[in-house]
Amino acid sequence: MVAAGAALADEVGLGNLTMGLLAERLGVRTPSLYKHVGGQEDLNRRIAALALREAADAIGGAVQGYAGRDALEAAARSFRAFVLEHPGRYAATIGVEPSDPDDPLATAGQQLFSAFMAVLRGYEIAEPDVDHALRMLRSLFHGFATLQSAGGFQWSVDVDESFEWLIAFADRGLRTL
Amino acid sequence: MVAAGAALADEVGLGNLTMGLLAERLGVRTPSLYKHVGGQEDLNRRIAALALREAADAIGGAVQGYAGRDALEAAARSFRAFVLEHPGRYAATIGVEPSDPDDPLATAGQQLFSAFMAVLRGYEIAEPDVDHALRMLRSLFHGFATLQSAGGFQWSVDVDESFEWLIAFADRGLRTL
DNA sequence: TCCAAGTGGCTAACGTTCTTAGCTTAAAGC
DNA sequence: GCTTTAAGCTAAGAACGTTAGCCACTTGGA
Repeated sequence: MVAAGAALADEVGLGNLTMGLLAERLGVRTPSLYKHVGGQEDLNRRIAALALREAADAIGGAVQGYAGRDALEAAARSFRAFVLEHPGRYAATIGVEPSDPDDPLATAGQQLFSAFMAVLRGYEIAEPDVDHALRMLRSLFHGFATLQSAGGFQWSVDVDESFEWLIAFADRGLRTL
Repeated sequence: MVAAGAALADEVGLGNLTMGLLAERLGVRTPSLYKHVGGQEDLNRRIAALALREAADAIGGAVQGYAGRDALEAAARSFRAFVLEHPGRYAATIGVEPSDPDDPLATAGQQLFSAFMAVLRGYEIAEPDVDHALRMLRSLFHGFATLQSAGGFQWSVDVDESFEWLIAFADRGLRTL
């Protein structure tokens, strides 16, 4: 049922994902949903956890066997592909914070964290720079993917080309720390 | 009245900005708002346009008289300061698209565009790279600011330090194209 | 085999929020 | 001085989230 919610969010946009719509999709009356989730906020959290797990799997898988620039490319491309294919799911992850450290959300976030950390291991980065580099990569890819997904790149230059340029830029920067 | 809405959004968060709350703040009954605004979506668009204009002014002003790395630093810091001081306003800008080219939203976006473009002129960037570099800066700063504003940077490393690191990273990259 | 508990559905109902319709009053313009 | 417009109001309705309370079906143990 969380999966159905996530799929629906991808189709209609997270903002248009309503309890009634999800119930209809499942062939059920709205109040029945409350037997499975605590409410809209809970549903959002579960979708976010699912999305983070899926993203971590996708990126972790894509990176397997690569290092350095190849790993960075694989991670970046699979991340962007995930966000563009699953804009609703991904939107659900923005702004949610795990409550407990046992929260599935925290675990999933940690997985994604590790996937990007693995990419950084392919570069020779001094210990104090690692955290900053991680935040840089996250900001860069998150920013690009969400801006594109929101239609934020207006003018004509090819967006795919910009993304490849971006990867090259990050790679060069990371190699010359 | 749009200003009041923007201020309220900054206080309570864009998601909690309700027509009733805004009316109360203005000492007026809810339906009266519809004499000034087309509805919630229209209000959101106007807040977004205001925010873009303000951000462009702030960044444009901060950059005045600087070039190269100094300009980049000034732009980056004032951009982030704006987002952190006005999280509600800024959130309103995400995902809105101008309808007409005459849309105030388009004009304001163009202003912000120009402010960042001015920063890039301080670097010697080959013509075909300029657009990509602009998108890179936008992704980087937008990503960082929104992630921080959403509480997305969990662990302990100092966020301000990361941001300065980020600026240095971008500067180095732009100087060695 | 029977029955007790749990699971998952339902209808009814309420509160909040956005929005529209239609009325009224006060200022501004001819 | 009359008329138009701007800006407020009440009343009302639709959509959505949510809770309460009821019922049927499965399932696991006595």
